Amino acid sequence: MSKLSFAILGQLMRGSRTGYDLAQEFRDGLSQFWHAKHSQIYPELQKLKDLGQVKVSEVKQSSRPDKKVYNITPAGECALLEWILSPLPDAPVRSELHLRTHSIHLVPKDQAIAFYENELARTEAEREGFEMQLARLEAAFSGIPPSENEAFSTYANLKFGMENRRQVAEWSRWLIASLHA
Amino acid sequence: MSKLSFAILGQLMRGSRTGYDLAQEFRDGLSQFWHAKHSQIYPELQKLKDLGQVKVSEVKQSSRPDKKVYNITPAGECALLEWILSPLPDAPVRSELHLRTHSIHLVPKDQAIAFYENELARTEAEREGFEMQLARLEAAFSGIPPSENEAFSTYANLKFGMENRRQVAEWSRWLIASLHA
DNA sequence: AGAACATATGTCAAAATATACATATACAAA
DNA sequence: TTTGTATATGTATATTTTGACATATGTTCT
Repeated sequence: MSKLSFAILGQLMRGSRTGYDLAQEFRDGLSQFWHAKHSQIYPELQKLKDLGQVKVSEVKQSSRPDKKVYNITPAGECALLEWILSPLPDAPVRSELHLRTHSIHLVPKDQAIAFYENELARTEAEREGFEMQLARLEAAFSGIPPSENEAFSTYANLKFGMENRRQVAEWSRWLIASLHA
Repeated sequence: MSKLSFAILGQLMRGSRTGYDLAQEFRDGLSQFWHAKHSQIYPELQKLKDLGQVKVSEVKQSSRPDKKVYNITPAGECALLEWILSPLPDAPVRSELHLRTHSIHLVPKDQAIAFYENELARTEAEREGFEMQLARLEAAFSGIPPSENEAFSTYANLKFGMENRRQVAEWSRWLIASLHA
């Protein structure tokens, strides 16, 4: 069972989805913490079906191409719940931004400043995106969602995203200022 | 030219290294922002040699196995400098911690709390590690290293690591408190 | 009528990465 | 003496991930 399997099961736990739906989610909101292309998702759903962790129902559509709707099975639910709190392996980090920063002393300062100004703008935009989503969730629940609700999990990750972008932005500003000095 | 190529060139820019040296660095300090195993490094060095971006000199040793010392070439230096400030592609994020958090509403609260307490301890330990390294660098340079020095780049990444772990720790504490409520 | 786009599902090949296999020297500890 | 550890360099296999190829339906815009 790959990590992608659990990523998919986690989504199916929130309701029925097609491979196409999952691909959209991995491209958009879910991409904050996991990423996958449809070329990986379709074969993975097949594997999960063979393992009996999901079941499929083919749905005929008139206005659109027919689709395959996936649901998690009790076995899949069990596997997911067992995984969530199992020992977390320390994942190898790969940040190209910091790989570049590691050699930043080699380049002209003005160009480096422009580079991080650009990154800063990107980061701020992302932070604002998280803030808006958080505000929407808070409005819908009149505060923090209750911890038994799936919206709580979503809220926790959005909050992390917002705080993280704030931290990255602050660091970028420090770096820009240091390069100016 | 893969990202690993540039990771290696960035290290060789700081001085001669063997494949073994690089493997150690990718396992230790460098692992903060990039990771690679020796099984990936040795073939990559071969590719870089074939491209003329590094050169090798075999060194006979009496007390240890012979070794191959790699140096960056002017061509390699040129490729590295061009890459540092080139447009940064947005890398797909994959955080197993947040993938699990995305389903945290499904598990018993007390077990979830224990899980994040454990993560918090790990994060605090990492933060302390960064703080110590930062303090050492600051002592060596009587403050922030000058931005032309490679120690500046190292300092910038250590500072990021410290601030990042602080943010993660704060978020973990918030999450633990929210699960208690 | 034709083009672009969202929906919908797949496969194939290549690249990147991880895990295991494989070997050799020298030193230190048990 | 054997075991473990650090040094040192590789290969082989499997898995993961990406990018390209491939097809088909229906709607909307020009």
